[in-house]
Amino acid sequence: MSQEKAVAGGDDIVDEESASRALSEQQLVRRQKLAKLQAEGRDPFAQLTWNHSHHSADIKRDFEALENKDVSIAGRVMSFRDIGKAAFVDLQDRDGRVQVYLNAEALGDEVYAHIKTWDVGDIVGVEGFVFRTRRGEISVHAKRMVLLTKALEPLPEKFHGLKDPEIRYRRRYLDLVMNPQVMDTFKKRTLIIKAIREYLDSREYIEVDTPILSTIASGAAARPFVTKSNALNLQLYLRIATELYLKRCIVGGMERVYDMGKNFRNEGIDIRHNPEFTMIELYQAYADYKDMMELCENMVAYAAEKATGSAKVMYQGTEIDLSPPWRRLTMVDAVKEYGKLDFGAVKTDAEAQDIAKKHGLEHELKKKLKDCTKGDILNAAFEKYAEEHLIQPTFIMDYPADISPLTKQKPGDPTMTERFEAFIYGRELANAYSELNDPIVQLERFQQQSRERELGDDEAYMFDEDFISSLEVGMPPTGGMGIGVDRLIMFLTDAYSIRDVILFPTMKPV
RNA sequence: GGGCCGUUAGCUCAGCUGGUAGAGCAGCAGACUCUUAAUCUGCGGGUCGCAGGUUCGAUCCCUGCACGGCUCACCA
Repeated sequence: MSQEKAVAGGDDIVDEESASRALSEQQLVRRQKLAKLQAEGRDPFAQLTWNHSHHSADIKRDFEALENKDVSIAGRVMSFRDIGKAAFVDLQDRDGRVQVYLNAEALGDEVYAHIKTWDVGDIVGVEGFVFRTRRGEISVHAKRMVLLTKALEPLPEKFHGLKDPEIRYRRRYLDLVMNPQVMDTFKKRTLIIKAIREYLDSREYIEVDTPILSTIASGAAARPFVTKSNALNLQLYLRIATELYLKRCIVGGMERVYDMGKNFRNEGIDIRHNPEFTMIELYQAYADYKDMMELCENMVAYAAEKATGSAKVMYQGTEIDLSPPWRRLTMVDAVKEYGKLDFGAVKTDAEAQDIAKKHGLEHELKKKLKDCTKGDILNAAFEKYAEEHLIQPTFIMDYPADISPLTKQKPGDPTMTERFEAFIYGRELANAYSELNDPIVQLERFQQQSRERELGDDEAYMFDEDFISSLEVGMPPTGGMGIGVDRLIMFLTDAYSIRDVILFPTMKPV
């Protein structure tokens, strides 16, 4: 093989590996180059540190001040233009790219010859002075260049990049290297999460960690993941919500708490659902759902400004204005407006069932029609007629009590609750209540959920006896809210799929 | 779970109702001291996702499977 003649040494190692791993020609060439470097005592994997003084963005931003001054940079070789006794290298670091200029005169012929063992994808350190090329490109003229890590696999194509979604999600490191907008999205993700913490911390919220493992997965309607403790010989669930633990913190007197972290729901996977996802739940004593509405719109607008510089964002070609105040609409009014149905005039479940039949709502309902309450049917009508129209941020207020087992009833109407959901682009973003703190009513609601579980609804809320006990100790009137953090990040980064805002989304093994 | 689509070189993609595959980038050899999708000359690189079937012959047609994408359903 001609490459073996061209690059001496290390053939035994290469042959052994190729037998077990079926290396491509390009992988073999790079291993041979590595073996040569190691044989010469220049093993890139023996490098320990590199002191770098600047990142690529610093050099471009502060060019005036840095011109002709020495800098030390490091990064990945993204392209290599060898023109004989000189070469241009595009070096990529955390912030972007900067060009490096190498020539034999500055480096010496012997050192310059080392570039024969460099490839696109390698990680190098460069020391040199900052200058502008004749074509105007801000560059670093290398006086010293050290191979810090050898890439044994070639990078995807430099012009078209990496497109295959399967490789992008499975091998996110390649996606991050090749697609700058991916790096940008995940930097924004950090800014958004930081902004949320800042916003709450500055309002005297305490951030707490509640259990992920527990014997009861309650606080939401969802199927949990099941696991097992060897030490306790006990079946445990991964949490589906943090609600019941955070309310215990309120009972204990913390007054304002939140938990931002992963929840796990053993359900379908699509562009809006990943089995593990980030959720923030927050609870504020002596507040109600109207206070939560104000908190929601202000906090989201704050996060948007911190991450994107504006409260107006473009999402999939539509401008979304997150500036408060957001539109407020009751569920009954939303169904009246978009579905031309007046549930305010409906008195009985039977009347509602007639409407459901007339409007073909059976498909939207989980239960048999005769078991459906007016509340179930109102919710179905809302989902069918109204939800998709809620493009600009909208609070839908006052949900039926039947579908809100942890929520305080509306004064004067026990069939409805003080609950809202925030919708943007037709999708739910937040869910909030005036929290139910009456232990006797809460017990009845749990008992109702247990009956539904016995009837086969394995998403009905699990009964949590200690939570009832905590309410018996006394929870002050409290407003609480949950926000799907990944979904918020989707809006603020214009991401089509939730997989584009989760670094390592859940995938089947190949 | 249903439907549609995809899987060909390291990457991005071609491949004609069937005759065992091409391009660009990347790689290798050579030339070139201001290039930037560098350029020029030459060369190598394939289990056509996997398993069956039809056929003289399958990347191509059929069946099944795997993985992925979109979508509907389920689901916050």
